[in-house]
Amino acid sequence: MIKQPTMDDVAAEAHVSRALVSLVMQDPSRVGQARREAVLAAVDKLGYRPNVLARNLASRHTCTIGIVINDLHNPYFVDVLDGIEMAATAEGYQLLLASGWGRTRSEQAAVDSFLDYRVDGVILAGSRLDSKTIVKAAKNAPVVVIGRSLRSELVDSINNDEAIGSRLAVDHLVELGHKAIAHIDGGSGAGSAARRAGYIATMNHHGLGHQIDVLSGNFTEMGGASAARVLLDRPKMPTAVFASNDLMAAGALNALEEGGLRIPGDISLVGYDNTTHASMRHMSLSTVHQPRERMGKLAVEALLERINRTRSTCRREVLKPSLIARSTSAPLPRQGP
Amino acid sequence: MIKQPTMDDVAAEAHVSRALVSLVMQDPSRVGQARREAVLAAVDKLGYRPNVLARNLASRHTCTIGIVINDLHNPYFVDVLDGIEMAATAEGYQLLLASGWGRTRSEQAAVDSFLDYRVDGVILAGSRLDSKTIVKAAKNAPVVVIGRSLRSELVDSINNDEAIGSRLAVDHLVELGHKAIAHIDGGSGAGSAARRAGYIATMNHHGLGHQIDVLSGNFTEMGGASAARVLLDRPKMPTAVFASNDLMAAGALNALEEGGLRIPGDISLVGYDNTTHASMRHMSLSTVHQPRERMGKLAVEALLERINRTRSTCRREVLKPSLIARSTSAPLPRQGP
DNA sequence: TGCAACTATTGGAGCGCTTCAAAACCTAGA
DNA sequence: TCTAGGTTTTGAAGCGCTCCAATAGTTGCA
Repeated sequence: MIKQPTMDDVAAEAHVSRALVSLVMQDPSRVGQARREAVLAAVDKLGYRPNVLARNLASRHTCTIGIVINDLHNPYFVDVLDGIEMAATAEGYQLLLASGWGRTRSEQAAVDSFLDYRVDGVILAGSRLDSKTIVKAAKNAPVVVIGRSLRSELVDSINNDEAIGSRLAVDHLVELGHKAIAHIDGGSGAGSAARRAGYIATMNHHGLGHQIDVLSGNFTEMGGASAARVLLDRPKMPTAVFASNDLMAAGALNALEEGGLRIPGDISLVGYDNTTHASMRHMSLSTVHQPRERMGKLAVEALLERINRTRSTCRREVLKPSLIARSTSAPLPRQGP
Repeated sequence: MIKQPTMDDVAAEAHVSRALVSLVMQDPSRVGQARREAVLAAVDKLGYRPNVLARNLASRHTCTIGIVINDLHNPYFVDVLDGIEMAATAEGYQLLLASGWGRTRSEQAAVDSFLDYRVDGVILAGSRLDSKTIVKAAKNAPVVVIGRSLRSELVDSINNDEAIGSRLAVDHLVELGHKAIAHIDGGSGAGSAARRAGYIATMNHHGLGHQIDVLSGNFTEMGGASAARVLLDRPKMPTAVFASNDLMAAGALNALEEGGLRIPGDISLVGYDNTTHASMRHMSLSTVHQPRERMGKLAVEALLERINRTRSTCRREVLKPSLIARSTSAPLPRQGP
C-alpha cells in the first residue's frame, strides 16, 4: 500500500483539529464557512481520501451490503443484480459483490468474508448453502435470500411463485395438445424442487400422472444438453419439454436440433426465467417470466428494514410469474394413434 | 451491527494476552501447544471471527484485490472474471467485485470505493474511464487494465491483438468472396477503436477502401440491432457485416432476420469475442476468439508482481486471437453484376 | 454592560487488531 | 546450582478515524 495522507495531515495543513476535519468529511454544512473552506482546500491539495477501514471500524457501521450471486454466468442473476444495485445506491448504500462460481464452498467463503468485513447486511441470490449455514450468518448480520425459501424467522426471502410458474408452463403445453411432457429439473439448485413439484402437481391435475417424466439437470447449458441427449436415446420421445431454467432450455434446444429434431415442429420447449437471450428472436424461447429487477428491489427494501430495525418480524414476498409464449412451443401435430 | 466477541474476549477466556491470540490467528504453529489449544478452544466457544477492518487497518495491507467489470451483462467479461478468480484464490488473494453497469460514473465510484478500502490492487476489465483517471488511481494502488491500452508506465495491460482479430474476421469474409463488408463498431467502448482500425486497414489492404462502411454501435444488443436497422433502411445492403462484439452481432442477427433476411443466405455475419452464446448451435455465430480466462490469469499475475514489487517496469501483454468460423458466414452467392 | 443560550471547535478516549521490543520462561552445558 | 542462549509471552504503542463531553466564541436581550 502506498503512503497516503491521513486526516491528521489535512488537519495540520488547514490549521484545525482532526475532529473538525472529520466533521467536514461527514457533513460540511455542520461547520463554519471559513474553516470548512480551509479544510476542503487542504483535502484537495493533499489529495486526501478517507480510509474506509478506519472509518468503519470507528463508526461501527459500513453502509455497505454484500451480495452473493450463485453464478454470474446466469444472466438471470445479473438482472436481479440490476434491481439490487438501483435500489441500494438510491438509498446511499454501497455494494460488495461476490460470485459463488456455482460452488458451495466459494459461496460460503464469500459470506464469511462479508461478515468479516462487517457489512450491514447480506443478500444471497440463488444460494445453495444449507439452511443452517444461512441462519447462522443471519445471527451476525441481517440476511435476505432471493429465489429460495427458509424456515427461520431471522431470514427474509423474496421468491417467485414457482408453483404458479410451473403450472403456467405445463398448462400452456397442455392447451397446445401435449400430453407427453418431460421436465428437466435443476438438481439441487435454488427453486428447482418447487418447480419440479409444480410440474408434477399440474401434470396430475390434468390427469397426466402416468406421463410424468423428470430428467435431472443442474441449471447449466451443459446440463440441459445432456438431459436432452438422454431423451434422444430413448425409443419414444416426449412431444414437449419443460426445462427448469432458460439456460438448460438453451442447451436442450441445441442438443435437440443437433439430434435432427425441429423445434417446435417435432418437439415443443418451454424454459423458465425469461433471460435476455430467451427473448432474442433467434432463440425466441417460450418461457416463464419473473419480475427480476423487482425482486432485487424488494430484497434491498427488506434488508434495509432489518438494518434500520423498522421491522423485526419475518418478511416473505412471493411474486407472481407470467408466461411468455414465443416460438419454441406449438400445437401438437395431429398424428395417428 | 450485532455485538460480536473481540480478540480481548478471547484472550480473557483463554487466560492469555491479546498478542498471543493475534499470533494464533495468524499462524498457530508459532505458538506453544498448550496456549494454542486454549486459544483455539476459546475462539470456538465464543464463535470469534477476526474483524477484517481492524486487521487491515493495523496491518496496512488487505490481501484483497478489487475488480471493476465494465458490464456484467456481457458474458465475455464474466469469462475473464473466471480466470481472475482462479488465479487470485490460488495465490491466497480475496476478490472484491464491482460492476460499472455500463456507466462511467459507476465505474469511477467503484474504483474510488476500492481505493478507499485500501485494496492491494485493482483490475479494470473493459473500462471506459479516461486515461488520466486510471493513471491517478494507479498512484494509490497497482492497477492492471484488461482489454484496453494505456500510455502510462504505471499501468500494466493485458490485451488481445485487436488488429489481428479484425484482420482475421475481414480476411475470412473476403475469402468467402465478400466485398461489401460493413462494420458495426463499439463506439467509445474499450477495444472498439482498435477493432475499427483493424477493419479499415484490412479493407484497404484488400483494395476495398471504397467499400469501407462503419456504423456506430455501443457493444450492446440494442446497439447491434439498431445499426442493423439502419442498414435495412438503405437501398443497397452490404453482403456481410462484421460486428465489433458478439452481443451486437446477436442484436444485428435479430434485426436482420426480423427484416426478412436469411443468414448466411442473404447476408453473412461475423462477431467478436466467442461468447458462450455465440458457440451455441442455435446461434452458431462465426466470431473471433480471445483467450479470456488466460487474460484474467495474466492480469492477476501482473498485478501480484507489482504488489510484491517483483517488477517495477511496465508489462504489456498482447495475446493472439483466432477465428472461429461457424454458420453465420458463407460464400457470397453468385449474382449478376 | 452582563449573562443566558447558542453555535463552533477541540481534546481525548476509544474501535479491534498488529507488531516489536522487552520480559518471562526453559534448556542444557559448565 | 548457575548462566548463556533460545523460545514463548506480553505490554504498549500505534493504524486512521468517530464521537462526545468540554471549551471557546457569538449573539441577543434585559
